[in-house]
Amino acid sequence: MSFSKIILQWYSGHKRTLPWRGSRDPYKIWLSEIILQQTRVAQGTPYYLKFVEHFPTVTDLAMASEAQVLKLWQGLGYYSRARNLHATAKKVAFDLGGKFPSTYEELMKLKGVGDYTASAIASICFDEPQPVVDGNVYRVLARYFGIDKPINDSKGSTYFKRLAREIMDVENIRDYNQGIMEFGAIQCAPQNPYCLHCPLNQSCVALQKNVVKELPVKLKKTKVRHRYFNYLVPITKNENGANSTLLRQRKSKGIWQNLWEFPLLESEGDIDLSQIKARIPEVLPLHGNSEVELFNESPIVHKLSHQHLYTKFWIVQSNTDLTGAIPFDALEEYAVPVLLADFIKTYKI
DNA sequence: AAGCCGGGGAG
DNA sequence: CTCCCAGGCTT
Repeated sequence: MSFSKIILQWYSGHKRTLPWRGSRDPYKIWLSEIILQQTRVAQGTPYYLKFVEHFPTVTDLAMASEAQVLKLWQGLGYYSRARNLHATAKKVAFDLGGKFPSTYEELMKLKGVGDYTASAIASICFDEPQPVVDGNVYRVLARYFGIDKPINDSKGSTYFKRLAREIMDVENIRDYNQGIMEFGAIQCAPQNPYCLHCPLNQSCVALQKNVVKELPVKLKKTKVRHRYFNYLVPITKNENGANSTLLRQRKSKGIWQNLWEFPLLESEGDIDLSQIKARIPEVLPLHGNSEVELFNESPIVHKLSHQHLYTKFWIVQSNTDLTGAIPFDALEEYAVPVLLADFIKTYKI
């Protein structure tokens, strides 16, 4: 039996039931694919369910504010996905009459939709024979065909895309694409694949050469940048006597764009109370009496894929009337990074 | 072509 | 700890 037929047969017996699986609604498939970019199914599924509940159609999503979308996206990471999701929803709802493009070529023009996602939507919703090549497919192809080309340079990705196109099942592209991804996720797993019990083990080149563990080949790892964040957490009473604080929206490029955070002092290294006091005026217009206290003695290390954030939270009690102060209870309305959400949860206890 | 962009789970 | 996840965008 051919490679694709084995994949199809395996898929028919092993596919998981997932909330979006079975649907041909391009809105739901698009939504699930954006959520699942670089994200495990287990992590993304609750977000998919939330989004579908809040926004049953692309027009519902388009009519929401970006703030609402980011808030629902909070904790999932790669926040440009949420911004692009909202921009594309508006385009589809308001410029394209609520109707998604139905071809790979047109889908590729949407923000946040690249080769993989366009192929997935085109094949799953419209039966267009476009092969998907995601992390799972790279792994399955690299092992089965014994290819040691790096998967993450331009030549490698072109090579694998061409190979994927040659072996795809054009007549069953919808199930085949989902099948090879599912096969990679469950059977041909990154670590400790159970090759003894694999339906492809008679013809898998990597297994025959005993190099399953070495494939796929991936170039270099990202260098980690170390940063020192000092969040100033203003505490003041507002006119109603409620404890209030201050948030700023990150507008610059870089991490967490358009999310909210406390006034931030970034430093070259770990700094102490006197250095903090000297720099407070850079971000907080305090007058009158104030008192600064360190919340966490040792920095909280928040790890992103390529940045380690050594973070201290400084509580700044003040009788200054801060313009734009937010009642502490209203913090939950704002989309904040997990680093801040964890602090807020701890501090409120 | 290389760098940037999150957070979490598995081993 | 390391690896990597239904990738895409920017420079």
